[in-house]
Order: sequence, then C-alpha cells, then structure tokens
Amino acid sequence: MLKRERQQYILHHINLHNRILSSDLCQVMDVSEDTIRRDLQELADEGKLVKVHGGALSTSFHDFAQTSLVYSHDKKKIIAQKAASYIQDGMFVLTTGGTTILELARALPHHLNATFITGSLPAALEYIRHPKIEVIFIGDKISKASQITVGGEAISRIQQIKADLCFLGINAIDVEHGITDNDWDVVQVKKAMTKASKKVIALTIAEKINTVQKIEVIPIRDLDVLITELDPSDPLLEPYRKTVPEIK
Amino acid sequence: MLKRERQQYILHHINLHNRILSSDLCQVMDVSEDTIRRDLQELADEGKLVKVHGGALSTSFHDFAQTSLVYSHDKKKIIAQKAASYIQDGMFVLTTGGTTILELARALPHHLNATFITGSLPAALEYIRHPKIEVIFIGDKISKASQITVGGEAISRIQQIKADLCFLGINAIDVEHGITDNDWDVVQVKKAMTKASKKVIALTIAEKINTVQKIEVIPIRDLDVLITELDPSDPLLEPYRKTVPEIK
DNA sequence: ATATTTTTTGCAGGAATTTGCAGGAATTAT
DNA sequence: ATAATTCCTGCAAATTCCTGCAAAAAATAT
Repeated sequence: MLKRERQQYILHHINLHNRILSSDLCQVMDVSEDTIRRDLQELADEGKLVKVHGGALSTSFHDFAQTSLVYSHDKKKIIAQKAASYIQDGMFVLTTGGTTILELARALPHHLNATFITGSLPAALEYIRHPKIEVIFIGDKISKASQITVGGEAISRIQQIKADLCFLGINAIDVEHGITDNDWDVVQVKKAMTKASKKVIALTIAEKINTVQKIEVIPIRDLDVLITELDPSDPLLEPYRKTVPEIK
Repeated sequence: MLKRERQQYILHHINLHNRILSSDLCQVMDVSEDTIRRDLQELADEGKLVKVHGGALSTSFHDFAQTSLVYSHDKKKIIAQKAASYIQDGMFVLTTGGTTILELARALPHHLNATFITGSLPAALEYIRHPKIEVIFIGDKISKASQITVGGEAISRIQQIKADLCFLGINAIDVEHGITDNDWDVVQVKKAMTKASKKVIALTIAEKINTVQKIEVIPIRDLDVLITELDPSDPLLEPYRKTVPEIK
C-alpha cells in the first residue's frame, strides 16, 4: 500500500468515526506501528487530525480539551492529586467549575467508578473521557462568563440530590468572610451544591487564601476539607486550622 | 511497446484500479523504471493522474480526498450559512449535536439575538461565545460517545418546550427509511426535539445522502427543510423534492 | 539511400524517501 | 508498584527519485 493511500484512508476513517487507534491501523494496513505513527505525525503537522496517545482524533472533535493555557497549571495538578484521593468507587460527587476542578477531572483514576454531577461544560467534557464515570449534567441557563449552569431550575434539581462529596472550586477564601465569589447566580448554585452534599471539599491555590469578594458562598465552619498545593503545615493555613476539620 | 501504447495502458489501468505501482508497470511492459517514471511524470503534468512516491493514484480519488478533507470546512460553512438564514431575532432554537451543528454554531452572526436550547456539550460551548445568544442546556445523563444529553429527564424537559426551529444534525438520510441513526438514546432525544418545534431543518453533507442506519429518527415527510452544501437543483436531491417542502 | 536532427531510452551515480528495528523514555493500565 | 503499551530517536537497508549523458531509435531532410 502506498503512503498516500494509507494517509487518505486514515483521514477518511477519522472523518467518519472521529477517532482511530494506531494498533487497529497497522493491522488493517499491514505495516509497522512506526509507519502509522509517522503517518499520523505528518497528518497532524498538516493540521488534518490531532494525534493523541494511542491514535488520533478528528480536529473538529478535539478543539475543546486544550490542556495548556491554564494559570498555575502545576500547582493545580498537585491539588487535583490530593482531591482525587477522597473519591471512592460508587460515590456521587457534585462539582462546580473552574480550572482547578478541570485539573481534578483530568487527574481522576481512569477506572474510577463513580457518578459525577456538574453544571460546568468544560468539566463535563473531561468527565466523559473516563470510561467508567457516569456524568449527570445539571441543565438550565448557561452563564457565559463561567461556562456553568445557573438558574432556579438548576437549583431545584440540585436540591433533589444527596451526594457524598462536593468539590468546590473557589475564587476567594478568608477566615472571617468565608468562601466568597462575585457572581450572584453562580453563588446560588454553589450554595445549593454544598447543601446537597455530606462533605464539602474546597480546592484553591494558595494565592487566593485571605482574599475576599462580594458574595458569600459558605462560611468557613461549613467547610469539611480545604485542599491547597501547600504543605498542610504551612503557616498560611494556620488560621483555618481551628475551624476546618481537615486541611490538606 | 510504443510510448503512446504504454501511456494509454497506464491510464486505463489507473482509471480501473485507482492506483498503480511503478515497479509493477516496468515488469509488465518490460522497460526500465526510468521510462515508467518519465511516462508517469508526463501524464501527471497533463493532469491525467497524480504521481506519488512509488507509483501513481487516480486524480478522482485524490481530488475527492482533497476536497472532502481540506475543503470540508467550506462545505459546512455553506451549510451553516444557509441554515443561519432561517434564524430570526427572538426565536427559540432547538439543536442536536454533531460536527455539522458545530459548524453552524461557529458561523452564526455575531449579533444574533436568539435563545438556543441544546443537550450537546460542544455545541453549547460554541453558542456561549456569541454575546447576545442565550443558551439553555438540557440536563440529564451525558452520553459519552456523542457528548450529548440523553435520558427521560431530558426528554420530559424538551416536551415542555415549544421552539420555533429544530436544527437536526443527521447521520444518515434515505428517501425510503427517512432520517436514521445508530444510538437508541440519542434517537429518543432527537425525536423529542423534532416534536417540540414548529419547523424541523435537517443539515447534512452530501456524503450522507442515501445512506441508512439502524434506528429511525423521523420519516422524510416530517422534515420541513433539507440543507446540504449542494445546489438545490442537484440531481442527488431530486428524490427528496417530492416529499420535503423546502430544499436548500 | 544517406545524413542530420529529434526523440526516446537505458544507465550510472548520488540524493532523497520510506520503512522497520532496536533501545530507552514516557505514558497508561492493572 | 509493576507490567504493558506507546512513543521517540537514531540508524540502517531497501527502494525510489533525479540529473546528466550517451546510445539507440525514429523522424526528417538532402
């Protein structure tokens, strides 16, 4: 089979099915994995597909999960690792949106068997990449700024849920003013989520500690776990140790 | 064997089999590789075939791949332009998911002032990029394969809606079997959407015309508008003209 | 018929492409 | 943590391509 023939076949297949495995391709075409890899690499360089570990995806499909461009990416990865350890098989987990939650979504064990409930479009897109995670999306009006569901319909849906965990991506936290945010609609949803969960886990980079915004989500005393990229013994966390049962 | 004869034979063979190897040719004709190479080069210069490393490919084969891949964006843009012209300010618009709908979402006029209701995560992410579009997301379980909401909760939500338009991204359309798809859950949602709208508009690239899949979404007679990238007078669309009120 | 010109062909050599493989790194699965 | 896959780099073998050149063949002119 000629090289060009192979590449045409690959492109055709990918436009039809949106994805392809290298291993399947080299069987069908009877060439080595390396050859397929090189074909995919070339096509990717030409922008005709997106190469991923183990195969390739259609460009139109992949546009949504850019992993770069996240502020404090490495810090958030540390947070995500710590957060993921709280999730057990079979749990119902409520999550908000935000880049830290996105990192959590990416850091989840691939074979985790749990149900994730969220109103965040980007987070949902990450969750569905895990084969054994069931994703429930809370529908209603979408807030453009935060790419998250807001509105009364969403809140009343959330109130019907009794989840095990709620992961809260937060904008500001302060001993006195608690967890605060600046979008009224989003705050309503976050409030509802914390009330619908047995355990509330807040995720934040250290930069946001001891900052305050306009609207309260919950007071510190309603927080069960606080996770940051810092060592739990870091002095910056000291003031919270009195009130928050668990600091990671 | 004369030069003319050789070239005649090469063209004949390539129109029959879509491809040829230089090595095969010089064996069959009993001439040197160089001669074959020169023949192929000449024919390629005349545009009668496409020369590639190791042989040659039929132009039709090559053109098809080029146009359907490199220019598929243009095709979908054409479809999107036609589709967008149906949307008026103030309308409520239901849409499914799929790559063609995605292109529509990207091609919407920036100032459009309408409400879009969808269960597709990627489509919703596109809609929210338009400042004046209000986005309502239909929540429920998310189907991993299609990145779209499915389930009874979603369907009963949709049934409460009375939208002006429903844009249907389709997988297969056939005069006899109608619009068909291959995922039972997704079909239920699509069905509900078509019933909740005054006007049903199907979008598809010509490649999918006259193809059939396992499960019926709606019969052709329930379709109000069929939009493709082709000219409405294209013979491929002829069989649909009897049943579909409007073909663009 | 012979000479001259033009076209075609094969060849030599060196350049470029393509492919598979080995190894070790990186990622993913169990 | 361990095993299995997948990826990457460099390398080597095989194939194909290209350029220039000269012999052969064909066409044309004398």
